[in-house]
Amino acid sequence: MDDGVLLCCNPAMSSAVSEPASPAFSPLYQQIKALMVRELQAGTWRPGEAIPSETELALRFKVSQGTVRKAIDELATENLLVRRQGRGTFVATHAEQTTQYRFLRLQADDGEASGTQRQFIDCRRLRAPADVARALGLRSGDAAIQIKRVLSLRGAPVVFDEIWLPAAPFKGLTAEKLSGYRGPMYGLFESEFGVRMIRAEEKIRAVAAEGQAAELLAVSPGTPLLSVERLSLSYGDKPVELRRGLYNTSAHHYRNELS
Amino acid sequence: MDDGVLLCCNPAMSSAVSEPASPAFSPLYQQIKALMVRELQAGTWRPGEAIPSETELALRFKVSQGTVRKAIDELATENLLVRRQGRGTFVATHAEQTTQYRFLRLQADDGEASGTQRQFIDCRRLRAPADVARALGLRSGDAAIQIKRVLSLRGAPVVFDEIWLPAAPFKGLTAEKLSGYRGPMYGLFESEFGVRMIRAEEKIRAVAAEGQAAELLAVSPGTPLLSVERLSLSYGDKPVELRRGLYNTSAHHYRNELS
DNA sequence: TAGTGGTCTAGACCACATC
DNA sequence: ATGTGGTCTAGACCACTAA
Repeated sequence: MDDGVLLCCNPAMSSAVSEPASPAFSPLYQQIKALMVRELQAGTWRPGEAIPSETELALRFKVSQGTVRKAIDELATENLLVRRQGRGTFVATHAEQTTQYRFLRLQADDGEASGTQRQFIDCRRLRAPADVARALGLRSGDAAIQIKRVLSLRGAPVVFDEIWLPAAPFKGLTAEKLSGYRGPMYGLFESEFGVRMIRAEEKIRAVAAEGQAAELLAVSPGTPLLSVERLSLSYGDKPVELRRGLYNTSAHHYRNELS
Repeated sequence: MDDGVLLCCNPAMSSAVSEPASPAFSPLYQQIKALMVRELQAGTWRPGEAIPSETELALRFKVSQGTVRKAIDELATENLLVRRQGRGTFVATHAEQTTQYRFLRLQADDGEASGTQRQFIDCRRLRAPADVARALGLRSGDAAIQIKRVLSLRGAPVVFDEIWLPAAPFKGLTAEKLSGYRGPMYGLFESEFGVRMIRAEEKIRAVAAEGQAAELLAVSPGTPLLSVERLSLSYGDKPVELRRGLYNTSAHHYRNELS
């Protein structure tokens, strides 16, 4: 694994202070952070595994432990890393019980936990429609994978998702793999394709149920549904998934915290 | 203003380490943080004003500057304080241009900024219904203020809000004060009543337009609307506002970031 | 017992805003 | 020139986990 040499190529001094008067000054810990993101992005540090200890990283990068610490602090608040006192610092993963369904904000009105069941309706390779291509940063006409599925809570269908993925990084994804995998879909993407969702932006609307969605959610056409359009991003804010969800909110709600 | 004496009453040592083996151990910076929240809550430090410098606080609390710094860091990420390099640290406020509409997540689909207009429909003092009383932590039958208003963006009505406030802390709130005030409503609450919204929880649903809401938003009954139920909290997670908003999302959407 | 992250200190220097 | 927050260091000790 490469070490401090990289840092010397950066606009930081060998061991102490940063340069005096520079345009685009960047603190040391930000540079360390960027180096660490590279390790994550390259897959040198894999999801669920521990990264080197703070003291070892300090030695490797030739900075003090406090500086490494500040870099890790930020990566932890961005949910790229997880600190565990006494054990070490780990690469965040979607494949854990504790982090399961990190992105699904739906909650039962009565607060009860609910067993989730998935049913895959469809999984096919298509040419990306113009709007999907634009969102995913593809050229129009590029291949994409379309997945349709239903989530049921306590046996009743509540969520209908239409998911679009760029075909290239997800080569080999099939309906069988999807239904065979235990755990959240993002866990599969992570372990099978090395694609890691780290952030997402959602646009939420109220729409009227119609067509296939009304059928699958077992509601009359015209019933108000929550429309959740999610763009999932990987490292460097690279878009890797467009998901259009329709939620039946008659007994559930989307929960959000403002601060 | 009281000083370090308070700290000595806490389970922290006079100047250095914390106690060796204690149940419910709390780091020094957390204790400092709690003391600072008290100053905010008591109104000693007022919205928009600067708090004492890090070095002065370190002297007052008899801890190192780094410890004060960590306490301020957390209060800043919780949006209670705002740091401004070279100027000082300030108490967060809703009455600023930069922070205006901090809690309104609605955005035009085309991304254009939109002039917002308010129209107050109603403002009356009532007995709180059971559900409102429960949410606000009142006894059922306690007095509450009900406000109804419409927000228009580019001249078209988009949001219908029904707002419930506990009557006691908002004694003297009238429709005239509401319509006379420039700037966000939370700014008025802050300056006029000393009530500061610092956090909120929202439950979002899709519902069908009906009655007064349909009229005021100029849509046919049955049109899907976004229902946003917001519980606003003050210091110590004390609930101080229940707001039920109906959003017409035909040309706007609710924007959310997941991470 | 050893190793990890978590806290705390003291001091140096830098970047930024204001006067 | 002064004062503020921002960065960086070096070292001490504490709390937690696992072997």
